[in-house]
Order: sequence, then C-alpha cells, then structure tokens
Amino acid sequence: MGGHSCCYKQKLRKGLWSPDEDEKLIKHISKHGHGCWSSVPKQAGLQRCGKSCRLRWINYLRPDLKRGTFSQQEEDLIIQLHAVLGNRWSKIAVHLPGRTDNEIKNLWNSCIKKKLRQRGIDPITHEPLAEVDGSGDKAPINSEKNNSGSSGLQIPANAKLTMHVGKSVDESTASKSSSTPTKEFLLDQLLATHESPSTCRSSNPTSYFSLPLLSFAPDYTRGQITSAAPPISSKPLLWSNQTARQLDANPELSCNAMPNILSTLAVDPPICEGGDSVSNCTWHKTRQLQRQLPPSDTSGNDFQSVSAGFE
DNA sequence: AACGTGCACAACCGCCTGTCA
DNA sequence: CTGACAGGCGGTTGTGCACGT
Repeated sequence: MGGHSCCYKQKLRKGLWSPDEDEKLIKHISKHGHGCWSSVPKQAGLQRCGKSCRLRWINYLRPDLKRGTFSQQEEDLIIQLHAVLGNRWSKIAVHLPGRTDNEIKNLWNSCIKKKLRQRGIDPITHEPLAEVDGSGDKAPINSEKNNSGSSGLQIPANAKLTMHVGKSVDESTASKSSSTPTKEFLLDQLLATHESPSTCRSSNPTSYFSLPLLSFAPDYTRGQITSAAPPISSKPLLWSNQTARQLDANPELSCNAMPNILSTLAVDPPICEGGDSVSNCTWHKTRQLQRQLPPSDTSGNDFQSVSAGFE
C-alpha cells in the first residue's frame, strides 16, 4: 500500500532536492507548465515521482511564494482561521497569499501550538485547558508578566461578540442568533477585517486592539475577568479532521471557541516575540546553502527572475 | 571544544476525493 | 456502476542548525 503508481515504476530519488533538480524543475515548469504532474519528472529529466515534484514546486519553488517570517497579522489570522476551520491547512492557506499549507502547518505545530498551550489554551479546541486541581481560582491577568501566561482565562457566557468596527454580530444580517454565527460569516468577518493592510508587528499588547480583530465588549485586557465567569462552553469543540470536515456539511458553527483565542490575542505578546523569529534567518541560511545563491533580501527576489518567465 | 538537546523546516507517507473510461 | 488513476491533503518523520551545558 501506500505508494503511488508513479513511484513504483523506477528507482526514484528521495530526500532533499539538489539545486540541480530544482533548476530542472523550474525550467521545465517555466516552459511548459506542470500539466500532468505524473509526467513532469520524465519530461524534466528528474528521478522523482510526480507527487514529489508537485510538492517541491508548491511548497518551495513557486515564484509567488512569500518567504520569510510570518507577520503578527498573519499569525493572528492563522489562529482565528484555525478556530473556525480546524486543521484544514489548505483552506487556511487560501487566505494567506504566498503561504503554503505546509508552511502554515509547520508554524502551527512548532510555534503557535506551543504558545497557546503556554497561555492555557488548548490548541485543538481553542478552549482553556482543563484545570488540574479544579480549584477554579483562575489567575487574573493583572500583571505584565502574567500576560504571557493567561491560563484559565474565561469569558462570560453572555459576552457579546463584537466586531471591531463597532458592529455586534447579532446586529449583522448574517445571523439572527447572537451566539451562533455561521462558519461562513465568521470567515467572512475574519477575512474582511484582515484585508486592511495594517502593519501590526508590535509587541505592545494594546496595539492588538488596533488590529481589526473580533473582540469582546468587556475589557479583558485589564484583568477584570472574574473566576465567577461561567465556562465558555460545556461541550468542547473537538476539531479533529473528521469533525472539521463535517463543518462543510453543517454550516452552523458554534462560536463558543472563539472568545478564548481572541482574548488571548488581545492580551498576549506576539507569538513569536520580537524580531528574532524562528524562521527569519534559518530559511535564508538554508537557501543559501542549498541553492548556493548569494544572500538576497527577504522578499524572495531570487525567484523573481523565474517569476518573470511566467506569463 | 565537544556533546546533547530542542527547534524549524523540508519532504515523505498514507489516505481521501474527484475524474474518466 | 465500478475500478484505475492522478491530484490533493494532513500527519509524521528526518535532517540540519542553533544554543546551552
């Protein structure tokens, strides 16, 4: 099992791609397009299976890729989209031009997931992690230090979901029910609010409120959330693949999970603090080594010559 | 300086879905 | 309708680098 017909036919190379292979693939696709992927390796003179070529192209060689550090806005958007879409990375990637599902998935698994856990948010359900002792005395977010570990943050169940443009959800035409906007509506709002080209890469927590994010009417940034607040949801959303996929069949989406993540965004420092972001220099070093290209700027200009060959 | 550990990222694996004969 | 095939997707693994001891 496993394998694909294209992989059986002959001895195919695996592992990292060499600069030579990259060049062959780029040249071929530049000239002919990929067409049928299974025929690409043969036509391009590569000892790879078609799927491998496709993956390499989509995740790495495509000229329209926006490489480099994820901006804070992108990370915010990923988190919010994940709350709505679950682990459907390709769907999430659609809304982040120049980013690949693989890239987003890696970022999620290596960075965002961890940060959410540190903040007491379950990255799967976007709910507060279960309290071990069950004491319920959630530490209020009342100090800068605690801002990075807002575990146990709870939102009153009657908190009104409010758009940052000042329009509450239940005022909108999208949903009559104030607590259950549809998935499509949430997506629309998320995307609409992220369309504005604001440059928000600040570590200042207050700046998060300048982000056009969904947020809640109560002022959670000042640690006024009390432990008396009822849990957000008594039935956690489990975003397994299967569950998430069912959303397509069942457009009604409980937004109960949203408050957690949104409030987290509002009070916490950026997920990858400061400029020393993980992927920042690693990628360039890797690229320079693997592709033996001279250092270039972060905009992926080394691909532009290739890009110019397309249309 | 050497070693161990953790992290980020690229790539593979296996399954699912859509298309077509 | 059914089976074969290709493409697509998400999960997982492998590799190399950075950093700490």
